[in-house]
Amino acid sequence: MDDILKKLDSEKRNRIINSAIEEFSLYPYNKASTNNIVKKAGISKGLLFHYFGSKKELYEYLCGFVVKKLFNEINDSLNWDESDIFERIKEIALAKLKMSHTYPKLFDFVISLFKNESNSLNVSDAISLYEKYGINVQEIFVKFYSYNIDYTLFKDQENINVKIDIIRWTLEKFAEEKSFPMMEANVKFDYEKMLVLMDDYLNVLKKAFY
Amino acid sequence: MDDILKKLDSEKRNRIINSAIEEFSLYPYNKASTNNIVKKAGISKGLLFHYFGSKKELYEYLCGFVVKKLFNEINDSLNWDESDIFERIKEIALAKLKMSHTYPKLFDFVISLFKNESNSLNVSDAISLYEKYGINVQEIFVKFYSYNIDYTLFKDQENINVKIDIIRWTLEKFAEEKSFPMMEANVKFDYEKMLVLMDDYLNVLKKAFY
DNA sequence: ATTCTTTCAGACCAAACTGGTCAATCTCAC
DNA sequence: GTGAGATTGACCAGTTTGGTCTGAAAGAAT
Repeated sequence: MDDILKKLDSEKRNRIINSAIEEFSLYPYNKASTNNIVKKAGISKGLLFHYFGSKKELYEYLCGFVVKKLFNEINDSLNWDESDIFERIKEIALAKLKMSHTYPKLFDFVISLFKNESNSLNVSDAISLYEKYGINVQEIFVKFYSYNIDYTLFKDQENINVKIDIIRWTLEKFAEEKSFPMMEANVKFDYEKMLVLMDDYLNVLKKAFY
Repeated sequence: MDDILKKLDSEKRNRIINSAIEEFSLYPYNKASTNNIVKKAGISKGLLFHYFGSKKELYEYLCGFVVKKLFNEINDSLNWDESDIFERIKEIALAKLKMSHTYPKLFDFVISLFKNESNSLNVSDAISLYEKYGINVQEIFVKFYSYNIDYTLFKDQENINVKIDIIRWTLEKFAEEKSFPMMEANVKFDYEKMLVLMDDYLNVLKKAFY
């Protein structure tokens, strides 16, 4: 299927992908509508099925695309020499933000993949799909958050995992509550302002833990 | 409509309500199916429409019920003499947990009300609905998190709001990531164990901020 | 035992929507 | 113009939708 997809104009392909990602992140597999997808993408019904064959194939293509994109993007944009966990987590948060600028709903979709065990294709299908693409999610997450990190920077070695959870959660909730509203308002969105706001939170935690 | 609802056997009414809450928290208004609701509740189609008239009326009843229930429950279970923000936030988290034991999906539903602007009934409808029930969400939240709270307990008065966000977010993420899995596993779920785990996080933050 | 009333079931309905097809167009290099 | 590939959208049969309605069941009262 990939070969025939190559021929598709890339701008149009991205339109379809984004539309499909949005639909599938909004609704579980069997409630997601191919009619909505083509409508949102501004293409005809026939075109979608010409390139993707069936709803299921589209969904599976999307899973692969999305997971590869997410992990590669983060993986490439991280500075692996950085040993400060605060900087690492900040870089991860920024990479997510940057990506959600070109693929707005990509992250929502990935999250929905891990949540809706019941309504997406069944779990074992999903997992073997990740295996098919050679991606071990668990392992990659551990790498993101711990590779080359210097834990001796913490002033107190007790409960390190608790502290890391707190830092990670703070950044995640910050992204949810504070930055998403900003992103919807204006298309070109203000990284600088975002960073300043984010640093308020990081500095408080740094002062507390380092 | 309330008068006719009174006549309905309360056990059966709760079955219907829980079933409807689950369906509406799983899917936005127009994808939620009354067929699923009656199936899950183990009643006939006719009964649902006999008591609730239409899908829309059911949905609106549910909104009122859920919001009232949520805020009243938290409101009543809080110790308003408590001036320690950590204790306050902990009490709120516990009240939520306790409630989701009798109305498992109630909280999910409330959250979906605030998220899915696009697909539930439109926002202004929803807001006027809260106004209809005499509930100002914003105001109540402020009260929950700040009434009678003693901010001088913080060792450093700077960035207090940032710190409160961090405490609140930590408890919320804790509930998402750590306690929901526990609750699904066994019906009777272990408050004691939950508290001990939760205290790990609270103590780290307390040591940092107080 | 009979009648009356209320509670409930589920077959039924038209309308909308589903994933998918396909003959007909449209586009564009030659 | 001609041929080939890209694209359309009316169309299909099947399912699902919110909602209705007839009448069975269950009491209650006589």
